[in-house]
Amino acid sequence: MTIVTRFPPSPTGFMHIGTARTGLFNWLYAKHNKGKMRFRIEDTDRARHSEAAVEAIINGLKWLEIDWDGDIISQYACGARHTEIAHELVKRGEAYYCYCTPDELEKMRESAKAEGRIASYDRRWRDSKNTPPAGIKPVIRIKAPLSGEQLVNDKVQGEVRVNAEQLDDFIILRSDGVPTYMLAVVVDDHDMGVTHVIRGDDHFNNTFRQNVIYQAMGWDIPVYAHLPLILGPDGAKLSKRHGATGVEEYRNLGYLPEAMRNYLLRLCWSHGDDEIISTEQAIEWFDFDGIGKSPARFDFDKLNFINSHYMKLADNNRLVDLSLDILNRVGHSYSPSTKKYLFAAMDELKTRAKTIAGLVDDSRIYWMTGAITMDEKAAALLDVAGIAIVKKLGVALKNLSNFDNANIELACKAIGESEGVKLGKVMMPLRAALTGTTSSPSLFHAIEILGKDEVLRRIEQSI
RNA sequence: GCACCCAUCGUCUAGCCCGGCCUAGGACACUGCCUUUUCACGGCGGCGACUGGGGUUCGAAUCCCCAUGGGUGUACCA
Repeated sequence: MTIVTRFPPSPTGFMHIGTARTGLFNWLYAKHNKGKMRFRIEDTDRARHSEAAVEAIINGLKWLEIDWDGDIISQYACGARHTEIAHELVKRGEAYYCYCTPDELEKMRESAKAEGRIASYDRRWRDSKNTPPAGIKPVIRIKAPLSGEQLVNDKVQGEVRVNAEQLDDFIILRSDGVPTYMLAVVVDDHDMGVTHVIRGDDHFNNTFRQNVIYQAMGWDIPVYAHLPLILGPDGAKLSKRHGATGVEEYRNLGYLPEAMRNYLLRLCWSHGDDEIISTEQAIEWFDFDGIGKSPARFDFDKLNFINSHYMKLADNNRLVDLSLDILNRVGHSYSPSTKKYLFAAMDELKTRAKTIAGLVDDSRIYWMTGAITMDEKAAALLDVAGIAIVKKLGVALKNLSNFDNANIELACKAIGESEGVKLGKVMMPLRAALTGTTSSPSLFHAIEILGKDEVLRRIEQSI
């Protein structure tokens, strides 16, 4: 049997980090089992639906380098089939028309709450022989079992039971004829041949309801795996106030997709003590056994660490391109020399930064033009003595014929010796003069990269 | 409220199912030292947890019960 998983996001305008995680796990499980992952957009809520939102999710998946099998299915487009099933269920005696008004329902909800019952609808139309009231468009409700225990055997959560009293005859077709999510999911999953439903734990309670539909239709119930939720750093539901919740934001911040995948995977899944896990290993190792049961908090520090790891491994050309993307986005019109500097300094830059955005920040010392803005510490280094040293360095560098790393180092050390001071006393003022800061990558190398003209220009500027 | 789920360092987790190998392992963060022209990187150390209480057992992080805490669900949303 071919294993078929599915990725069914609802288009809410962006791709939530939790959605991405679910997608990743479905994808890994499918890949691990040489199965397929289908992609379906849960777009039945027309009020909230927009093409841009669909686009955002597709782009998010593509960025994460997660692919899917077959066409993207629109749940909305399958509406006729859902409706057909709803009527079929009525015909089979598994569902019925209900003519309750919203007011009546509200009253039932209140009394149910007062009595501590979870199922609020009192099933008054379930087997009613009453003549339907005129002028009211009915909904279709499914007949949930009246007694007994419902069991869900979940690959992550184990066997979970619930009493039938907890289930009510929920609506499968609205009064306006539009199918509900509960019906649509089941019909689509069945029609798409989905064998494994891997989704967030927030859907767990729905599983009991969905099983009612499967059973009423006599369809095979899929294998379920409910993943623990991702919470914010404070343990509360991950929301906007925690910072970035959308995949797009991480992309813009300069995280690498492979880092994102690795981080998301390790959140609530483990394989012994392994932390850095390549996609190939992830596919090879991924299994339900490794999934934890408790919710995990999102930790930016760890993400940063993993990202910096993958940045060190990343190809320089790619990193340069990503850097230029960020420069473009912030409206910095880069020159060919910017690109040249990035290339030359990339080996060093990528070992320092945690994100591409951070890398771009660090790279400023190479491509900045015009007046040098000094930070406080840098300015303090350029006192009388500091300026004197920098002047001497300027002369020495000007006279240097082989303007490379090694010779620059020799020249600087020579100045230090002739002045009788440690190298730090020489380099720090120079660093201040050249970069306007007190921390930067290796100056010898930076000087070589900048070239004699630019170095002398900056020295001139600063003193 | 009711239902369901969860519970090991600050965080992610290993160990738990199949009790002894656990004076509880790894990673991030924090921190000390080393390296060093600065900041990073890197290397070597340190700090730091079985939520509480009852059982069961010769023995419990591991099994059972209760409490507490956290999460989710409870729509003609998905």
